[in-house]
Amino acid sequence: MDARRLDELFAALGDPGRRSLVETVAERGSATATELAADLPVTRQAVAKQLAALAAAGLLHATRTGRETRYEVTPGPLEEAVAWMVEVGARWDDRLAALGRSLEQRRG
Amino acid sequence: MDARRLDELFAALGDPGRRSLVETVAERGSATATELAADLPVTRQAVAKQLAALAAAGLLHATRTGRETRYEVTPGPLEEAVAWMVEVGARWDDRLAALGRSLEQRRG
DNA sequence: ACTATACGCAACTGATTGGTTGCACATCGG
DNA sequence: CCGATGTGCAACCAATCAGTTGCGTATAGT
Repeated sequence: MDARRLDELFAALGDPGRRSLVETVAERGSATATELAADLPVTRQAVAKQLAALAAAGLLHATRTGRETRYEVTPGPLEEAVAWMVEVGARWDDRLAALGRSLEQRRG
Repeated sequence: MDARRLDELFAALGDPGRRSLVETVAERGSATATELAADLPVTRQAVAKQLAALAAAGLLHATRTGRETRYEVTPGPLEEAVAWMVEVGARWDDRLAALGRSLEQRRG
């Protein structure tokens, strides 16, 4: 488990605005900075920065086609985060422990 | 699912130092700010602040006995965070989706 | 070719924050 | 009772960051 990736990942999810962006991109399948900014009270550049941070954390990946840069969700990192939480929390919580075993199974 | 709690939770986990504190407290079962600061290159007050943030996020809970304030892990919030990730990521990742169903089962 | 659209980069600003120092208060042990 | 230990609170500092504005560039459509 890469610690730095976890840092970026949790930090990225820590901001309400960024988490909201992830949710919106998730709902729509894909989106551009301009599209997302249209529904928000912030500028396109602000959204673009957040998207860049999310992409750096590995949560999103960008694909530029023509003059558009579309973002999509990359689910992999979420699993890493879940794995970390399970590992830390497993000792105290039976449900999390069980969930951890379930994760192990599906990974193997 | 309380959005504000998620904000605090992810933000708390976003800092490497704080996540490390959670891990250490998890390993030892419980710890005080002074104990934790002894192994770190920062002051006790710095650690105390971080612990306060983690407690505010619900990840830790403090118990003062005499002149000591011991912190322990509260696993509940971790489940909330896992639930959020599963919800957002389930659409793209079969393993996360399966994990979500597993979580639902154990919650019901 | 020209205009409108979509984007990225850079500089600046205000707010947040992680960390420090200093101090006052409570508790334990002699 | 008194010194040592453990905490909490407040002020302060440096760094980071979210957001803005301004500008240059590339692509699409007419």
